[in-house]
Amino acid sequence: MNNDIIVDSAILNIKDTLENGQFFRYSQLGGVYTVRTLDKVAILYERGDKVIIENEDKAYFHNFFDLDTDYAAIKQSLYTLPLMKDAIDHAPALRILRQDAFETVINFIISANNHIQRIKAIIERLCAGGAFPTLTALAARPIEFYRSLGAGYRDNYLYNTAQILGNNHAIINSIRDMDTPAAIKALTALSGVGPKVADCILLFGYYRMDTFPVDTWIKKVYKDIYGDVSNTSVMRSKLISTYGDLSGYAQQYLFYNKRG
DNA sequence: AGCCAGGCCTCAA
DNA sequence: TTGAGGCATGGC
Repeated sequence: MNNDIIVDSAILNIKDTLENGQFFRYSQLGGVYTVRTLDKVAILYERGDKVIIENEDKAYFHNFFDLDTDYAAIKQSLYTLPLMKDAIDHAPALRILRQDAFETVINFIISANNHIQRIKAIIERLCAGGAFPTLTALAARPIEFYRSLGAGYRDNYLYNTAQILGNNHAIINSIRDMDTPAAIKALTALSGVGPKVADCILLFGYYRMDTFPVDTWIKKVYKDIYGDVSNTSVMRSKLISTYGDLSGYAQQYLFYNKRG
């Protein structure tokens, strides 16, 4: 008897779920993926038509990989909406991870105007090969620590946000009880968090599907639908009106399909 | 070599 | 409230 989680590979595709830009703390060697979040580790690989998730916290990773959500129903609802057929067919077993909110705040501050490979490297240095640092630990770090990560001008954002959250640990959880506009307002009060990063935090760190992060790739997608781009907040509103309460899922299918 | 990256901040008007 | 300009770093 062991602690493995075993799911059908038609339900969870490892590569499409981990390498779609929602998550950064993974490594891959010979098709075996190592996932790190908080102080936890999971090993994922395919065996036949199954995916094996070796782990030491079954309940945590069952939730992390969103295994109680019926993606067949979600995909069916989205399938006839603009651009969704190709995007869903490109990654039919992609799932949205239920990530830790604080870790997501830090990671997506780093993500702004950055490349995914470099984002991963910066986060790796932040974690120094071990657990994701706690809020208390980060709040105790001086600015020099953040400069040493090679995060560029984002070092000040990280330092300032660690100070803000360190002085009020309740902020992260209080956002769970807010409606989305209030949550965006609270998040953008943090340093280095603008509208797009706030949407990413809500989608990936709070599993809010009534959000639609608009980045450079989604702007290309928008152009495919409407023929032109416009003001970012206008595009966001139109996209959410198109995809409704499933916007978060739609956004991730579209992002991954466009970026490849 | 120059452009670009899951954009944000500051500062005008 | 909105829009331009600046911005560290590194992959391509």
